[in-house]
Amino acid sequence: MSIRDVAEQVGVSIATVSRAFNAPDQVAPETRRRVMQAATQLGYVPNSSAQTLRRQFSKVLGVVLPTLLNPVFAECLDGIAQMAAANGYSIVPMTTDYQLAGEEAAVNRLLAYSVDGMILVVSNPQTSQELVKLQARSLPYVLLYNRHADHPCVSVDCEGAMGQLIHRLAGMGHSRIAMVSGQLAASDRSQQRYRGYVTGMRECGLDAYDLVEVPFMDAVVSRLAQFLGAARRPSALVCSNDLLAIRCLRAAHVAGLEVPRDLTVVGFDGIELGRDLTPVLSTIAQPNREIGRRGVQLIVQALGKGRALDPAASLTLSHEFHEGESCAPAAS
Amino acid sequence: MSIRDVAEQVGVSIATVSRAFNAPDQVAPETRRRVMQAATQLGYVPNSSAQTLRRQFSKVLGVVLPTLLNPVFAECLDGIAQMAAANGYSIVPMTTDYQLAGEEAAVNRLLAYSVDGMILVVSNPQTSQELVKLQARSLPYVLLYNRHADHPCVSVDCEGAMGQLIHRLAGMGHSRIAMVSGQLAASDRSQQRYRGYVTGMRECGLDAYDLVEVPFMDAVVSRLAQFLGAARRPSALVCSNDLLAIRCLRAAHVAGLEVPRDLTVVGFDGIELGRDLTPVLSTIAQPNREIGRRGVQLIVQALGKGRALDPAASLTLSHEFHEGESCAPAAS
DNA sequence: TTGTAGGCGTTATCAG
DNA sequence: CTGATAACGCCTACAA
Repeated sequence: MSIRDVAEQVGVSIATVSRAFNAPDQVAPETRRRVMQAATQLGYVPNSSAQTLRRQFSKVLGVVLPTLLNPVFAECLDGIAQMAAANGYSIVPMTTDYQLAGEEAAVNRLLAYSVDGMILVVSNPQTSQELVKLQARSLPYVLLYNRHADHPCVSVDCEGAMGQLIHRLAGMGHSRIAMVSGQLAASDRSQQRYRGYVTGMRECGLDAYDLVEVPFMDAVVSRLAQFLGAARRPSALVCSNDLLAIRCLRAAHVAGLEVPRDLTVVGFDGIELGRDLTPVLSTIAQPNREIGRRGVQLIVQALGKGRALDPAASLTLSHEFHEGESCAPAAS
Repeated sequence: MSIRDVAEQVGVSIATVSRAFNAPDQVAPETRRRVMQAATQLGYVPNSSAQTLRRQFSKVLGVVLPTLLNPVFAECLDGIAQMAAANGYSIVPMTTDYQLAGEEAAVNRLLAYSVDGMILVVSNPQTSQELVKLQARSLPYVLLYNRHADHPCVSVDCEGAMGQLIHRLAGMGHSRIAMVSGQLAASDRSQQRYRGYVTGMRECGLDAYDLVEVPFMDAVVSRLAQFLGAARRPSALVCSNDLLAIRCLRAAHVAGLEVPRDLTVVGFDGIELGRDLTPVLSTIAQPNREIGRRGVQLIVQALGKGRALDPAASLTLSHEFHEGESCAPAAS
């Protein structure tokens, strides 16, 4: 079912068929009509491997994300898909499961696919070998959520945001504020948020708790419930992401605490689901779809001009504190 | 950065380079070593467009899903990804947003990519033009969640499951049981679940409510809260999916009802998040990852033998009622 | 307006 | 064990 079959069926050369698709105005209306008809009748679809080989671009953008099980990334991908479609690009999303090996596999596969550009969320921009690989080929790429001076990034100032949050909670009378995060090593975002926590606590003259690091999502509730049952438990929990915050809500319940009366819980990300929970999840909301859209925009724009993308093109989008219902002044 | 560059660098023919990758034992150990070294040094990655063109397969499976914003599909995709990787296949997921146009676009694009097989969740297998397109090419495909006698499917008997659920609720003393669903036309699953509801109600000698159809996720909570505030409100709500059920939980709260004391809510899907909510979401759980895995297995197996996939190969996996905490006997 | 032909990067066949 | 070469399906000068 190649261009040949169509050409034969219509009784024209393959060049004419090709033109009917790619330069319709260069072919006689009647011929074009017959070509298109034969094409639909035969179910002909131009083979994009052949196209990519011949043209030297694919109109495909690769997307590398940690996981789609976290709605943050699903929402972001939604934004990416929108903006990509609007610009005539397809996307090929790949998932790393927060593994370095996954990042390498994804990037390599995407390179093999001859994607025109790449949008990625990596675990550590600083040390990522994949990024140098992209640079070496001067393949346009942009990082999402990650923040690093040497790479083009679209992100939110999460360190600052977390600092502000601590100030806000302190202002509400909280002094025993603990932070919960996933595996710190797997995400520079978590690290930045943690830094913001530490800094914020210091600025407020409060003692920072040891970070509560919960590597595996499954054991997390019991682990947290135990923490909340201990003496000198915190009066507020800030979480490095919303999914974790939701688990904290559950853990509080398991530990016999009522949110927000006995415990304030604040997440980070602003996933849509959080707005429909009870209590409505308080969170530092990032514009996830917008992050995706702007990432695509940058790439498309770089593709339009020459090559590569300047780190100076990085964007810091603004976050927003969603008050929610899981947040209240400290009991006095 | 093609095979030529590597060949040149090493001083061998491109054939040898190709062999070093595809038939390592047909090339002298020393030569192979040099080739591989040059390859990594130059950052050479075999171009899969060229490979796909030359071989007549791509080792890629296309995946067509309604959305990734619903964790059901994200979890399923996770299973697909696992099993695909285990069998040496890549996947290219595409999203339709529950639109027919989206299904067509996705299928066409995947065909253009020369995927070896396709795994899809469509809105209506009965009338889908895309499926006949696949059949016409005898491209192996399998439907997930959909159920239809003429197509190979991996699914759960959701009509039966919903019927059982009604019986169970009736057994708990509920008689005013209403059903909530998204846009019915967009999903044969919802239709089947609704049929199960109607049948179940009839069997139990109960009056079925008019279906509460909430097309748009955003207005859903207020819409539902209003419904729950009306006279002769139901004592139990069964939902066509978990995401909706979560909104029902919220709506109940907004309407001043306490779950499960004043209202029982049961979802459908068994998304993982439901287990960490308060109240823990009662639901008819489907083995989402397993559905994905088995779908891939069927395709791979079909690919192994000749072609196509017999509808008789369809699998009905078993569901499981998760009791949760959002479910209680009717107040008497 | 249409046709011819070269080549995109690979693999596989056939010689050597 | 290695090399030369013909496709794979398509696009695009260049001719006609």
